Amino acid sequence: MVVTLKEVAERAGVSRSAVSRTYTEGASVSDKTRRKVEKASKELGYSPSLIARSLATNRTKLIGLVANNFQNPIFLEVFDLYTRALQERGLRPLLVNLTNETNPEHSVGMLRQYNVDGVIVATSTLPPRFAHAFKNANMPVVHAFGRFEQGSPVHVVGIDNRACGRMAADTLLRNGYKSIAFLGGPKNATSTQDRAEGFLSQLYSAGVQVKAETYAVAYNYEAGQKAMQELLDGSKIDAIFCGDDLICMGAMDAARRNGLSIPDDIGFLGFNDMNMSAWSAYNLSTIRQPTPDIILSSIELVVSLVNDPQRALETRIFPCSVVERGTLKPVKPT
Amino acid sequence: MVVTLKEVAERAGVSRSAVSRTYTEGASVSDKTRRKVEKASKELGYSPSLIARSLATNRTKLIGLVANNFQNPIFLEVFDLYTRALQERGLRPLLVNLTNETNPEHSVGMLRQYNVDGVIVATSTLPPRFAHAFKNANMPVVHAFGRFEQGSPVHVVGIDNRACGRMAADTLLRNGYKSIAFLGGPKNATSTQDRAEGFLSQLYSAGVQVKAETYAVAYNYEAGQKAMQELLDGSKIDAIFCGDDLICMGAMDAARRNGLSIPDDIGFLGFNDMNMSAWSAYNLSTIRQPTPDIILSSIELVVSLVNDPQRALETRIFPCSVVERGTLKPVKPT
DNA sequence: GTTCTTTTTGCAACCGGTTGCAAAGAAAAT
DNA sequence: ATTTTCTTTGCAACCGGTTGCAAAAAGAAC
Repeated sequence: MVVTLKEVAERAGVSRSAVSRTYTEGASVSDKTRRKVEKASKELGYSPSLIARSLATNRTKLIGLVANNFQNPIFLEVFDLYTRALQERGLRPLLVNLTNETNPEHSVGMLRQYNVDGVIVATSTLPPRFAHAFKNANMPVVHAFGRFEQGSPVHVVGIDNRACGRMAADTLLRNGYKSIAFLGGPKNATSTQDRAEGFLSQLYSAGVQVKAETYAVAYNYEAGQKAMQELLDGSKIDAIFCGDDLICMGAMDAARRNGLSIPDDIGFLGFNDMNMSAWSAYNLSTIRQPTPDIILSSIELVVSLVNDPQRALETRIFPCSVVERGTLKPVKPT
Repeated sequence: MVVTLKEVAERAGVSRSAVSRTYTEGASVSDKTRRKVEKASKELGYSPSLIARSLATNRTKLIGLVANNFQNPIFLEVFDLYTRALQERGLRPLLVNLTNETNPEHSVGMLRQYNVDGVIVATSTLPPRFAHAFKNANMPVVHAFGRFEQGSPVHVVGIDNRACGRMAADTLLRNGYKSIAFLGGPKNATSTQDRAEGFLSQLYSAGVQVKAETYAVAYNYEAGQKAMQELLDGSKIDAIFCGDDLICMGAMDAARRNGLSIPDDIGFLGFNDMNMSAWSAYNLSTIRQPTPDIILSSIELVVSLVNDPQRALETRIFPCSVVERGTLKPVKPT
């Protein structure tokens, strides 16, 4: 049914090695043989089996792409970028959905069976022990959107969430807000923890007491809406920093439902700058995370890791920036 | 480095076949041998290599998941369902992003190299020749969200878009709308064509002349917004059926920007019922497509196709339903 | 035309599993 | 206790490639 190297060899009148070498980068074949092989290949419609090749070379060109949040549209942007960038490099993503998965060993097993060349854990909401588990299984692993910390046991590409939290605080303070609240993502996500820490400590340094501190149970709309409603029931605030745009949208809709007008009655500052944030229904001022940079860099890193597993641990941090749209009152002229 | 079957065999004091059989469904092994093998496996930390296995069995348990719209959040829901459902069956998705890809042969090559067991083309915006190309390459292929038509050359799981178009027309008419417009997705998508045809023909049958018929250039928000703005500049309408919720959201925001209030000045009916459609910022009345049913059924179908490639061509159609929310005026009591 | 280098080629072993077949062993029937 | 039947086991070939090694061929130097 399927054309094999052997048939091509016979047709071309050369050895199997010759055929193999024709399709191996940097192998020694004369132009004459190569032409014979290519002719026979074309006639038979041959294309080498990556499965067989990877059995011999121990390289699959498969990269495990591990995620666990399929509710936040930001991840669609993430998948788009990953799949395309991997494809361009001749690699393929093996998508692993860890929603509701709690056992790291289980996911390691899944990827090891396929002998993936490397793993990219693309989420901040997975406990660090998952990334560790891949590392312990001796797979090159990069934690994209992971935590920035000294002595991280795995390679990390991401942002400095504490610094971003401080940036958020500065932004709200600069715009003259006084009654400020924080609405984070799930409390067990390191990204949430760090954003909260940076934000709250910066407010504190400025002598401003935070009016409310609350956390959504998930990085999604419904959780944001719910948390905001509870917050509004309890306190009077004039601005809020949300740890994620989607949560922020839920929160905005909750505020509007309570008859508040944005940004006159209450200001919102989001996080991520996903495509939807620019929609006119939200027009969200937010802190932009350089997602494409993180993704490309994590791919580049995992690829070099494949070639050099002993490579020194690395943490790559990209800067964030404030995107001003319509959910914060303009800075008062002084 | 990695533990192989041979080492397990030696340690357990049995032949390699015995080990293999222990991990092969339905093979003949005595309890005694099985226990010896399992003990040795555990001690060595063995797990069979799927790569090696698939070389011998010609089954990879890999399913190519082909998509080309990474801008519409509905696809995140689609990926979530696919990845989880495949995982539960011990299969893995190999995600292929065909954004900007125009050459079917190229994508076929990518999947054939990995020897995928089957392919699911999950989009309505890919020209049918892509699905055909997979079929011609002798891969089991199912076109999910594909076109419902007699004599389709590939297996299709989806909805009857014409019937859904008619359903949309009936809904608007029933609610008393008279100046009705249609805003479709990209004109070259079969889903768009069919929804338009059903919708327009049903209006025609009811003696209602459509006020405007226009198409967005893509299944995304910006395209919807732009098309709606142009439409509003040209005609006066009281209701519109959009061929996709995301397009509809763009259209709604365009209408609001023009000072129109929903549903008092203008009614909206969407298509798909994605998660976001329930958000209070939109609260969209829409036609629900039974996405989970389509996904599960397409997986089930591709799996049976793998086991029986000669299986007769099949078209599986699931019914849609109207979801009433807040973007249409309530039916006038008679 | 020899000799020495360098390049190209084929052989054969290997990657880590599966499986048809025949022999060995266990269980059932007589 | 023998024969018959059924189950379990190991051998060896195979899946479709790669690659170290030595021989063959080609090219360079003399």
